[in-house]
Amino acid sequence: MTARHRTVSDDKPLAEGLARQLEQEIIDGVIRPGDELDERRLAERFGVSRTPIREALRRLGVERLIELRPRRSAIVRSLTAQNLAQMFEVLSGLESFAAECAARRMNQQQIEQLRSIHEETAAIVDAGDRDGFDRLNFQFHQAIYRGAGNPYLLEQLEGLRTKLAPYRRWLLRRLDRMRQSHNEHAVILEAIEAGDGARAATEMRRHICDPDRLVDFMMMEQAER
Amino acid sequence: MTARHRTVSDDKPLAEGLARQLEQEIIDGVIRPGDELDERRLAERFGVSRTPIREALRRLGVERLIELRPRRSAIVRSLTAQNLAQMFEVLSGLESFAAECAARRMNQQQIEQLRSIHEETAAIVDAGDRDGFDRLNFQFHQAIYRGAGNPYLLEQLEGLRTKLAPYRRWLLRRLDRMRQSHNEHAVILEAIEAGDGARAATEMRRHICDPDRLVDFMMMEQAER
DNA sequence: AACTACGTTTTGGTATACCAGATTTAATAT
DNA sequence: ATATTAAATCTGGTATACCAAAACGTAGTT
Repeated sequence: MTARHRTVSDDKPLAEGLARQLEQEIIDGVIRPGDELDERRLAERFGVSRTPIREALRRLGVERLIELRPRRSAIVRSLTAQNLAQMFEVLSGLESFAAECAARRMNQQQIEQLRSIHEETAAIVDAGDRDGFDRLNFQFHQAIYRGAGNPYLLEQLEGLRTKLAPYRRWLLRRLDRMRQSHNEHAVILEAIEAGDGARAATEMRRHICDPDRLVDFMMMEQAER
Repeated sequence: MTARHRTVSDDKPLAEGLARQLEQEIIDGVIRPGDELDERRLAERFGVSRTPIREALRRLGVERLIELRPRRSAIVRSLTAQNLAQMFEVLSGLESFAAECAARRMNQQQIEQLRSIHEETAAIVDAGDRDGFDRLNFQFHQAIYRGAGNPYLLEQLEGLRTKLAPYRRWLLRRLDRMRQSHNEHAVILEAIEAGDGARAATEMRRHICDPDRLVDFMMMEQAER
């Protein structure tokens, strides 16, 4: 085939889009754990050359979705319930640490903003607006990240959270945790307002996940299939 | 020049070596924050083509050492004392979390191994063997990572620790903290043996860094120049 | 003299070609 | 029949070439 060069009128790197698409397919199970990702095959399939495919694979490698082996095809990592639970556990560790820092460092204005997000959420919960809740929920957590006053921590958290976002939404829906989540937010907010770092950390960890229960839940899901 | 193709008889990707070399130059200050990293120039300088240079730059981008801008040269990020302190703070958060998990999850055999590493270190400290201390110090922490029973956490920690290793060694030498560090290890070990997660976490955080004092120290260093 | 418009240069994004390590397969010897 | 090895092939690593988007510089206009 005379494979015309793809005119790049987009302002975004091609590789980024490819990475996202592959990511989605991995998450959706179209590409399954253990499957080999052949660069040439993928290039042909997407109608691009190997170069952007390679970049996309590197990104997925960094995100731990695939495993890059020297001189071997990359393979999709097995994303078992256990793996997911482990990632959530790390997230809980970082989030609770952020909450602890935030409790010590947030100024009055930041606290007020956090409270206003929290109070705005109440109406959303009553209305049962799931998308709205997702949005405000994210804002609540992000306000705490920023309040921790550590840009590197913020980066790490946003990265991990983005990676886990699809699973998180799925879990939240299945567990229908909106109301409980909102109540837990209230406790965390209280600890931050009191400047009680230790308690903020503890409550945040409990809020993000009870890893054991999470694993139990996901195991059940797996058994259902 | 007729730039002969580099015969790749190494078993390691070229890009990895390039990344490490550039990393070292950035850390050493040969390449300074704000400097532009032109792919062609670097390729010519190292006598390789642009492709491995690109990969190396991506890696450095992931490591947050440089900033990749679309359609612009990558530039070296400013790595201020504050930045470093922030990374160490995140490290302390993850390490203390690992210590907490380890205290709850390590089995008797793992604890014994940890203790044996600790006791082996005592002689090294007395001998003033800095390299030996670095090695055993790493083993001590790694034993805790593994003891946390969360492979993802282990990955994150090893990655972050590797990234910070050059600075850590520098700091340890300047502060001559060997003996104090060893004593702190003793307290952490004790907490783990007692299964006291909270205390293990607290002591570990204190051990990794007192961020404020760390910043103070690095600010002084900067002022010296 | 200052500002705009256009052309040149620089530089990253992508495509294609080639090389070498790794795997597989087949042939040969025991 | 099995084991060992050598050839074929598959696949990632690297080199080179081309394109388009910025950045830069210059000329022309007001």
